[in-house]
Amino acid sequence: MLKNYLKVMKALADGNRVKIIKMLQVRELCVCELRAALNLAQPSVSKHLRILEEAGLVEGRKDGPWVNYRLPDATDSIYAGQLQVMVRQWLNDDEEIAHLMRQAATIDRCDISGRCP
Amino acid sequence: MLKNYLKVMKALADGNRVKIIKMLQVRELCVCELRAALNLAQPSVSKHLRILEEAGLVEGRKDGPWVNYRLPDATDSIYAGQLQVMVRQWLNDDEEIAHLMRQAATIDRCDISGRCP
DNA sequence: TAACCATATTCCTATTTGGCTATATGTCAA
DNA sequence: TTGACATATAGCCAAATAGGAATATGGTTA
Repeated sequence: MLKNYLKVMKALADGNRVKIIKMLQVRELCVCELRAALNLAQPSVSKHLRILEEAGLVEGRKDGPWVNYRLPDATDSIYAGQLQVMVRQWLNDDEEIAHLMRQAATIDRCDISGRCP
Repeated sequence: MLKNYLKVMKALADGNRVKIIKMLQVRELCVCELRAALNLAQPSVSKHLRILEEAGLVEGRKDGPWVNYRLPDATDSIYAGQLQVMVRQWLNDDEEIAHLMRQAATIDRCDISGRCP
């Protein structure tokens, strides 16, 4: 109850983690694509994704060597569910967020590294 | 934009601060009443209130020796405004929160200290 | 199978944050 | 006006947290 509320709120109370959510609103992305867009070290992105996943805000599916993260259709946390709806309409006018969302639309894992699907 | 979002989210991502919000949903309270209910040192409560106030989530009015805090009617932050609506329906079933809200209804600054209105 | 890439985990560091004590300021009543 | 109380601020400490380097694991391809 309060514990789950805090887990979800803390997960969303970080700049890089909302950025991840906003990018995933555009489309499913792998860790390496998020890493490139956010300009963070790979373990940092992994850690953020873990926190978001444990809050029920993202989910990861293995796809060959990659793990694709996306926003879940449903979650058992009302906080996660209702906040997803709110966050979808929030921050779209923020310049940096808008840029990241545009990047999310066009970024290609093939351009980032030496491996292609 | 993102900055204001983070200020509001961080303000709400703390157990004692949501508890304050939930108590203020019942009625206006002074610092000493919050302090007594939350069982915190007075400066700790003051600091929490400052954080909430700077996020636009509470507002304080001087009333003689007391400062009464309440939820503002309106705020210029859409995050604060929309989250207030959400938080109002959240956590009501949490046992500890429910207890604090009941306390908020009946607590009297007169019982707490040697000074009465 | 060997080299390479994607991801997760571990461990360390710097920063932030929540809590308290001590103290300053302001209000009220005797 | 002095003493008691309400609140805010400053300063300090311990715990939590974000970040990165090093490393482990597993999949892919040459």
